[in-house]
Amino acid sequence: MVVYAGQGDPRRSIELLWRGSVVESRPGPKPGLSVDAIVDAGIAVADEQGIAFSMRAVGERLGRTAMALYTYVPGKNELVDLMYDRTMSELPGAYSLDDGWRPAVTQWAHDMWEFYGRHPWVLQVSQARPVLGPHEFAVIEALAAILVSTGLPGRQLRGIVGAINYFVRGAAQTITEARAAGGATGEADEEWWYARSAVLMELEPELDKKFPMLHVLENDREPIDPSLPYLENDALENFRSGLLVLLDGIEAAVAKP
Amino acid sequence: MVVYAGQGDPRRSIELLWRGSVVESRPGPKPGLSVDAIVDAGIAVADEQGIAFSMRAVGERLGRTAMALYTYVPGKNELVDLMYDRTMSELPGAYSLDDGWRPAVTQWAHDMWEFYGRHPWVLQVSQARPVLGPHEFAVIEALAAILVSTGLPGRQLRGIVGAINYFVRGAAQTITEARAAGGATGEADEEWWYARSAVLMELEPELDKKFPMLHVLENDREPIDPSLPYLENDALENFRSGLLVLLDGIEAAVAKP
DNA sequence: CAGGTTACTTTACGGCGTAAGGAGTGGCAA
DNA sequence: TTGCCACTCCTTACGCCGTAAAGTAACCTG
Repeated sequence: MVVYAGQGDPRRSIELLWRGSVVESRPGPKPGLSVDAIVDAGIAVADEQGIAFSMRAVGERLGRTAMALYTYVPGKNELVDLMYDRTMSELPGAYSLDDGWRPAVTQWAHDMWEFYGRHPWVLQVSQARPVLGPHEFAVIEALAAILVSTGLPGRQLRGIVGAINYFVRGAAQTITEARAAGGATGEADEEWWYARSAVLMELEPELDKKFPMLHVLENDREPIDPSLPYLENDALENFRSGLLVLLDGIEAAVAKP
Repeated sequence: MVVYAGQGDPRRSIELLWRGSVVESRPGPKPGLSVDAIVDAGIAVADEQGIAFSMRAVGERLGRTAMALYTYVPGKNELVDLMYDRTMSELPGAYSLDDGWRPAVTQWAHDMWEFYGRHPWVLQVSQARPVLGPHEFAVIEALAAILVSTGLPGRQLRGIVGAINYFVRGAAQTITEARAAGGATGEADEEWWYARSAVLMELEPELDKKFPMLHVLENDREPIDPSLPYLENDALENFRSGLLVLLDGIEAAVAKP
């Protein structure tokens, strides 16, 4: 299932995202934790365990119980919001337009691709949630800044920003899943994939005849980087060639009246 | 969190997906349920509650306990696999190429768009899982059949199929979320959205200055269909204009040497 | 008609997010 | 200096979840 980020109290979430924690002198024991520390711990845990991490696990990493976190953060949904935005701060806020928009968009897309590879759990946060945090804004702003330089109108740019964003996310998700597949069971992704397709071939030997066009799609394969596992090569190739098509589409839109 | 479909025993999953239930005369009480009935009930429950439906809810809809389902289906993951593939049977298996590939791809994309609107939970099943079931194959086969007619090589087609698929999924997810946003609390999506952006404007009044390019992106808006809610109009417009860019990109690839 | 297989139930376990209440800390007003 | 009380953090507990285990009753086959 999906964690819907942005489901908590909007005011509280947005305050946490934009204000940071305001430190005053206050009665009571000195806080041993902080929102920042909790968000960092959450990211570390999620990098290892995925979005299905538990509040207990985050607390444990900080030497506290799960309930201690609730002093700083309203709940798991809000924590995910904060983690989501925090990780995005790893990404550049602007790209050079010296060589035009095309290399800049390409760089943006590759940066996102690698980012998702570092933090696969980000892809498991609902991708349709509204943009909320400052770093998230900055990432989209960076892409928008590149594309505005094409001179296309807002109406078209919105579609293009969406298309690029969805495409990179989707492509990254295939490679993420390829890596994670064996994760739980410890199988390498190759083995896991072959186990499934072997069973499929056994049960449905005429598969190629039933879906001839899919068979055609399988032609013309050669690894980009032979040191990478098969599925990763595949995902990388699809990412690159799909991105080229998208960029050509933008170029066509720019060239038109 | 994400339900990873295809995490169960591969043989059992694939047998259920491709073989259907084999009926023999057997000792013991007559089965009151069937895999089909369970899958249908699961789809109905998921249409209402999303992917976070419970086995208890599915059982209840059939007048049984949750545990009764385990006689027919190995677990929730496998049930989701079956539900996923079953819903895909709603989609056409082939498209007319009389007017060329472009209208056919457009129709495919719109059919998918509406399909996701009917079954939003499908978008919450990990999008990167390997294709497993016959109807899922058929849907991709239909798209592949259209695109093979362009004469492009497999290498490029794989990227294109991926790009279209990711784009449609992503675009559909935004509208799905727009609809679901108020769902839990009963707010209309408009109100929910405005509540959030109002708080954001209050806390960060200089937002437009901080992210000027995003502000540019907001220009040039007019509703496609004024009877639709604001956010749905937005999503629909982005879907259509993004798709045009993608199609232009394919056209450019076809025109090239 | 017995035996064994099957459908389905009840009960239970270990996980989850988090509500409620209690213990101890330490700044500040009296 | 004292005592209040806001504060952090803990323990306990509740109601969910998926599903393992074991029991009950139905039915086909010998």
